[in-house]
Amino acid sequence: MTRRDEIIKQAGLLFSLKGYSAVSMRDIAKAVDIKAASLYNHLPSKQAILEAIVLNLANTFVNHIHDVNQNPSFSTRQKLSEIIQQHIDLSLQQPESVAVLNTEWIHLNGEALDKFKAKRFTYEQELREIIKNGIQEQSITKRDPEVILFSILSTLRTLNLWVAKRKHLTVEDLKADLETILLYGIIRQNKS
Amino acid sequence: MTRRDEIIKQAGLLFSLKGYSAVSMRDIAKAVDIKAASLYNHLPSKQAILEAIVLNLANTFVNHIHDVNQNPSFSTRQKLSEIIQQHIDLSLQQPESVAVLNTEWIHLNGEALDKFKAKRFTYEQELREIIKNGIQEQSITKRDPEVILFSILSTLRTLNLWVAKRKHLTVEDLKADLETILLYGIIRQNKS
DNA sequence: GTCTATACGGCGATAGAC
DNA sequence: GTCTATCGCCGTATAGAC
Repeated sequence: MTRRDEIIKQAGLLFSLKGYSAVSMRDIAKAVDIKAASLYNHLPSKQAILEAIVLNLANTFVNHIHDVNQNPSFSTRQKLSEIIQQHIDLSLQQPESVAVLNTEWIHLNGEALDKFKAKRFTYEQELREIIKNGIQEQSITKRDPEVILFSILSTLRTLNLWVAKRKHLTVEDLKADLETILLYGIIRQNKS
Repeated sequence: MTRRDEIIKQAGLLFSLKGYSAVSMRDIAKAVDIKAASLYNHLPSKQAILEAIVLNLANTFVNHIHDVNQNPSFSTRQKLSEIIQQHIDLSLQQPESVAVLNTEWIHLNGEALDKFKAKRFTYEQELREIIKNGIQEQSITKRDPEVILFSILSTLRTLNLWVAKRKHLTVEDLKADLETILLYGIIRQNKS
């Protein structure tokens, strides 16, 4: 891990804990045990740190959903399963980056902000397409696609806030339960 | 609406757009068309504004779920329905306050932070109880209660980010679709 | 590549005139 | 109740020695 990577990692942790604006370059410097001025030998600005974190992870998400959606051997059901798995994995492996992606992107400016918004839109488009296809082929219930899209996405995007606490469950059990809940709901049908 | 209320309202809007730390007292003053120093005739500090927004709305949520949970004429299913309705209503009526409650509470300090955390815990406890009762009486599927709790809560808590865009749906249709999706899932069962 | 020193502006908050 | 003026501090970032 290069010095630059170390700085970005520590900054991400601080951003996720206190928010971008509340973290100073002096805070970040202290976390990697150098002086604030020295940070500028590795990065041009505080903004650049945020951009690296947000755009990097946004790319990971977009690339993955694109691959999943393009794979002709996956059913709608399998595509959704893959997407859920990806969110769980990343929320467990890099919860700080996920937190920053979710809530600190507002502090991006100019070109980086545009890039982020484009990525986010692309991601939502891919998932929207999967859902609409599912409705058409009657594997998904005929409800408003936007409500389905954001209902699921809301849960997946905020996994980072609580999955770490799930100590009593294995990752496999967590995945199984979450998938069941998201796809089949929570009400136990007692049809005769 | 008193001057104090006006200040809090405008501050809430700014906090929801840029985040607490990125909004200055000068920004808030400009929004209500006075000078920053004049704000202190109505409020003791910037912190106090955040406290007013967060604790007020947290109380609204907690009081409501407590009433719902205590009402003996409600089934588990009806309780969940009431809670979903409450989240939709508040997300539509005061989306800025909901946004601040969701994401800016980290910037509370001392006693106010403790109060908020206690309220949030109480809210989650009430919902947890409803879910556990539902599982026991077999109206809710036997899955991990924590996964059910946070899966639903994640969607409800982030309604404010997208419900305003749902121009093509009436509130009633939105509620019906969201309830179906959360409670019965999205997969269309084709049992024979 | 890290340091010290520093520039320059904005921050929350207060004092006191009107 | 709003204003002007101001305090002391901290923000990002740069210059230049080592």
